[in-house]
Amino acid sequence: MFKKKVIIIEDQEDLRDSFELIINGSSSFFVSKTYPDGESAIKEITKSKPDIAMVDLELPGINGIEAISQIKEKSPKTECVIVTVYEDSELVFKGLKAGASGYIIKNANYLEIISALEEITKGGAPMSSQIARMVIQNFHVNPNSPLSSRETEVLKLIAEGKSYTQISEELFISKETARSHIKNIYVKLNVNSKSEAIDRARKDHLI
Amino acid sequence: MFKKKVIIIEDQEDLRDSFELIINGSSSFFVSKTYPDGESAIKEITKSKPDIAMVDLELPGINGIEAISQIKEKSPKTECVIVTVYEDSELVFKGLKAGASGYIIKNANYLEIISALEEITKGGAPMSSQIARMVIQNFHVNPNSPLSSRETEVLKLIAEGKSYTQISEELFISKETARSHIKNIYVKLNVNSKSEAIDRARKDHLI
DNA sequence: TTCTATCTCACGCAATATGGGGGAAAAGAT
DNA sequence: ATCTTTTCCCCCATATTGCGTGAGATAGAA
Repeated sequence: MFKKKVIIIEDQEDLRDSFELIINGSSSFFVSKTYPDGESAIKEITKSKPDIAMVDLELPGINGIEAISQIKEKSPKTECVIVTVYEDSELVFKGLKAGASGYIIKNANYLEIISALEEITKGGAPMSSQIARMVIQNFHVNPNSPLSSRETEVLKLIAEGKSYTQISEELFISKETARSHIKNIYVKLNVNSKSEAIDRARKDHLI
Repeated sequence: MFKKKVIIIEDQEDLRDSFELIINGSSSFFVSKTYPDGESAIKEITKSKPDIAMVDLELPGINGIEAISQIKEKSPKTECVIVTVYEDSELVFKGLKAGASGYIIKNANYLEIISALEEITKGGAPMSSQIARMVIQNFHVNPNSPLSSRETEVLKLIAEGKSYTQISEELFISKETARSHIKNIYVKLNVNSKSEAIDRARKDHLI
């Protein structure tokens, strides 16, 4: 069984070295090369084609998100793991959208790092507890929604870009009823257009 | 330190019993009661207020998704874990939306079950490898999008319910240019309205 | 170099959608 | 008995939409 090829993109030399030591000490992975920035890694990515790239988010030059986008574009089979201290949800989601398959925090210990890499090769998605919870919560619908269930249904259709007429057809109600619901939604959410309503719905997880 | 109160909702008697044994054998959790269906559990939920509910998806009467919705409504602090054989993404996402905080598969072993419960109490979100990967992939943007980057920007704004005018203002282009982009998007996606474009965008993960 | 894709902008047109205002009736919950 | 929810109706002025057609500039690919 072959060892999986790993690259590390990390600007802090000490971290780069310790990750390298840890990974090279494992029986399933080896570090083929480390890079202090995204540009130098991307330049070689089509030739190196690593199985896994561990990417820091705070990088000189292009940031980690952008680096992952380019890695996935040039070498789609390379699985990217974000390694960072940041745990704010915006950054997490941007990273995942860019194509990251996992997300571990920098102070992870030896075992956590190796098991994350193993998780990746098994087709999993390693995430720290907080990250996993963040991702899950992103799915949860706000239980304190001010909207009635019918209004929520209507709001969902608004978020799908449906017109008054389309909404009324899908819910088997008259166009005027759809309009009524929408008016009430606007009042409750304190907005006065579809796009504002969608904004609120997304931000407050109303749908 | 108090043991956390767990309830089990599972129609198969053997599984119910073996989960109960496993959990009662742990030092941090105890099973206060088990239920063969959702209705009987929900009837008592406001009084029992368990810390954790393990819920099967295939239940006689109301299904697990609906059961979770009602549990979270009546006892929001109860953390729900879905326990099932199903692993199709639609069901996973419905469960998460309904308020589940974790998702484990039925053939999980002793350790996996206990560590899932511990993960939950730590504020994490236990998921099997496949589930985690599924959730992560849900974030990934299709790299084979037929749209140009500008068109993708426009499509995002369409999905936010923005009008031609609003889009042109946000992108600092003329209204006519926005219209041009939208026309091209429609041709490429083979649709002819905003709502259809949003449908495609969501289904094909174009945004 | 030629061709293609992309991004930008323009005008006209008919049909539809939108947001605001008003009102009302029935069912159910609290 | 009041409030909420759900259903439905009218009027109105303005904005939006989708379609057709056309075109200039730039940049990259064949």
